[in-house]
Amino acid sequence: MHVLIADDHELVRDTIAAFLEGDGIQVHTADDLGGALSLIRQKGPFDLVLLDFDMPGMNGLDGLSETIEVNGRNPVGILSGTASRTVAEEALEAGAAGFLPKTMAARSLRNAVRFMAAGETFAPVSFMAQKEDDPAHAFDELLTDREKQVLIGLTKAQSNKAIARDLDLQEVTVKLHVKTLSRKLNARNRTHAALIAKEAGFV
Amino acid sequence: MHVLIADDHELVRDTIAAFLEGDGIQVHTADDLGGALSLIRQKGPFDLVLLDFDMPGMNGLDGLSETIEVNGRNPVGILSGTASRTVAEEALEAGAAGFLPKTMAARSLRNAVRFMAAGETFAPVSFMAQKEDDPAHAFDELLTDREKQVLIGLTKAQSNKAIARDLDLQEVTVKLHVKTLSRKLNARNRTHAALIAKEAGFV
DNA sequence: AAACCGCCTATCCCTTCGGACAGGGCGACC
DNA sequence: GGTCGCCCTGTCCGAAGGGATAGGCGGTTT
Repeated sequence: MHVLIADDHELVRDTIAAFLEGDGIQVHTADDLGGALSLIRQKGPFDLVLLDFDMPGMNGLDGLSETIEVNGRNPVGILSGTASRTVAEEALEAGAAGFLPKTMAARSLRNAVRFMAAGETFAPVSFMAQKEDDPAHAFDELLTDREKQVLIGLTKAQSNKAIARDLDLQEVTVKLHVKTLSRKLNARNRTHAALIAKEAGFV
Repeated sequence: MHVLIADDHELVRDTIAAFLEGDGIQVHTADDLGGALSLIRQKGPFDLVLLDFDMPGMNGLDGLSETIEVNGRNPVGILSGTASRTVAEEALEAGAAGFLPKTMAARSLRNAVRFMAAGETFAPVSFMAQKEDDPAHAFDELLTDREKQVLIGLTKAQSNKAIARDLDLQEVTVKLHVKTLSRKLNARNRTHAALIAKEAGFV
């Protein structure tokens, strides 16, 4: 079996390579996307290609799509130490054969590689079960404290009056916040704002 | 490596056993939960136990918990041909080392077994990505066709007027449906109804 | 000091919701 | 034929939502 590992961190690259070689797998390595693509074109399609998500030339998931094409639609997996669950999902949707966080145990990695080479899709259950956190963070920057408090009330389908009571405000003030936060979220009305918040995992 | 497979379908049991034995894995088999537990007590803990979810004696996930105890907390995986994603999630939550649908390719199964024996949790991504269908079905019985159409409008945060236009109804009629469906869903208002629908996977 | 921002309050006005009450049409079932 | 469930429509009214405009207060920035 021939596997190509592309990662700009030499330590990571060589550790993984050593593990797979100990398993009788032939490993080639590259330190950026360009190098990886050259190797694929030169040494023919690999049974599996692993790409670091944060590597030079990747440009998000564009590098993934390109590599899949060049490698003759053989499995291509994504490797990352930082990416979130959301990124992992997008990668899988974009045709990745799997997603490997660098926190993964080495012995698991061996099996994950076999898995992807066999044509299956792989992602660690524990990783994929993570809750969204990025969108909530986006709200943190976009909305003021009060607006977030009011938004929480909206996600509980509370009336302005009820929200005002809970936050010890006047009803008019709540209406103001509802209006401004709705505008910030591009929401048509309070219901839309609540749905957007729910959708984004802001609970 | 010693693996125990417990399944009341002989064909399934023997097929899996044959595959694993061809891989140099020692396999024992049982055809119900009682037989599996006896074997575990007799032949000591196994590196991995696979239990059929629909096997005699299982009683849902109770058999899983019991087996995990008896096998000295070594990994125990669930095997099923019928169970839904929801069941798979519950199994993993209850401590299962993995979930294997019987539709899985045999070569993948080999790797899944290695995975679980190594202490990792395994579940096929494609299977876990399935949408909920049970809750939507609950709505199907609870709400009339019109009410469901109106509810869809609510989940798009549409006004009564907009919904009426889309469905070619009078606004008053939409209000009627909103009222009745809100009562059926125990919703305080339209926003609450929309959130409930969203939560339940009714999209 | 002036400008600015987030926050709170207020008044005015119009739209939308939500609920009550009162009907009619239609198909299924008994 | 009667009854029931579902669907549609109407009127009336109070409650709630949504928008504009204007101002006060306490901060930080410039």
